[in-house]
Amino acid sequence: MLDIQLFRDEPEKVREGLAKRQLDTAVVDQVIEMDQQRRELIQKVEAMRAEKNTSSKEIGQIRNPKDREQKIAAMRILGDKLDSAETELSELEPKLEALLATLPNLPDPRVPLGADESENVVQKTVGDLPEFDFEPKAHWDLGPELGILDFERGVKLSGTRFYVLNGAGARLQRALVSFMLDTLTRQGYEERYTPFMVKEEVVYASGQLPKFGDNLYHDIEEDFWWVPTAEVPLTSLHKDEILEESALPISYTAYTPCFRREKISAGREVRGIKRGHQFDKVEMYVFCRPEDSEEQFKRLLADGERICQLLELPYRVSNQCTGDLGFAAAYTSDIEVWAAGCQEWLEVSSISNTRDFQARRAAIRYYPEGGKNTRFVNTLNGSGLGLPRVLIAVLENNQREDGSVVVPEALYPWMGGIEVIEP
RNA sequence: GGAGGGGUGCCAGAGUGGCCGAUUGGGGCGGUCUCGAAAACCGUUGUGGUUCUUACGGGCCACCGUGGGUUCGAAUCCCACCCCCUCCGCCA
Repeated sequence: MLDIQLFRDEPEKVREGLAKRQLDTAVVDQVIEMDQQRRELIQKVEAMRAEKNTSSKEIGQIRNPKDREQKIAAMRILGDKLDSAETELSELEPKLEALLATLPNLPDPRVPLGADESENVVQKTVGDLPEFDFEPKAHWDLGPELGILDFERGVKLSGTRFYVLNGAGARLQRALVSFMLDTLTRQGYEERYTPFMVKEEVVYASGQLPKFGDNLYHDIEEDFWWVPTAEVPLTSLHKDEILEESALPISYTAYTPCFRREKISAGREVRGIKRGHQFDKVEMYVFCRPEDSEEQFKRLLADGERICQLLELPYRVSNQCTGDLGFAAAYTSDIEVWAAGCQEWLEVSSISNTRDFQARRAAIRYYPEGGKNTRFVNTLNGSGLGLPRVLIAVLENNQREDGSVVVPEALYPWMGGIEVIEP
């Protein structure tokens, strides 16, 4: 949620930010107009309420029944006026709220301009791309040949874009999750295991609702929403709380499955397990003071990169352009790992600073020490990392000519003695 | 799912129509006392909105689980919902 104060004080800044996201800036005037109306109504309503309060107190004191009746009659008339003004206000406020809720965060000035992800700007590439003296296979061939990836049975159970991992494949995935959680925990992130189904207000708080409901699975009977990312429950962990400044920054890591309808991309990238309706992810999440969020962003990025390094995966970091930038983010960097079989950079992490955008929606504040007013915290999120894609890269990059795959050393503690996956 | 009990400020816990934004106790913070600490004593201690010739300041309004209703007036009465506890049922 954008700060309404920003519309009052610096409407140009808001227009500029929205324009960068290819949005119609007419909403800015609409918001300002509604805000103006709202404040006028509030003044009207509160003046009447003040009068009502004092009169009601007086009525309590009046002994003379005639005077009393007279006063009460007058109050009935005022009450009716108040009612209609209150109704007007109670209709306007949700409208203003709803309008604001549809507006994305303003992009940081440093975010490169661009229409879509093809215009993201690569910052650096780390690690050498693996070379082979044979033709490396893509995971959709490698996996089934190893017997660890079963597309047919996934489809049998749930339809297209679902698969089953077998034996060492399932174990490898589990090892990756454990490895990431343990590595991040050592870096100072506290692990959380959260619900995978949450209330509507929780999905709203992190920004997926109201605009992106069509990418979410929703149980209508119980009004449960299936989490599309751990970012959703982690944001609301401190919803409606006032935190101690001394407790900040608070850093969490969490494993969750993620559920997405992916209707938009229905025809794209169907091959393999790169994109599905269900996938696993380990997430990093930080609540911090506004003045620390820049530094925390760097930390998240470094910790995401570290996972790639430990797994010996070549990766590159790029800055998302305005056209690719997520709804809640002020700026975002992506980490992509190289997958030697499908010959592609796979996005395995998006690290975002949402500043106070989510904190406003979720009402997460803190007391600055010595200060007397609460402030909104800043929140940041990033994958650390997204699962099936890391699995793809590990399999494809570490394959040998005989079709076997060498497990990265970093995963040994969780692989139960499996160092090579063989057909 | 069934029966019963309950949701009040940081915590405990009063309050059954106007004197309640809320008694009291604890905690926190500031102070007195002390070499220092404890004890004792004094003071203070929520959030949000809005407004005022922008103030470490003042006014007004709202908030006693949530949303409606009754009333000149609701923490207090009525309705619906949510959550928690106990017992029964079911289960991992």
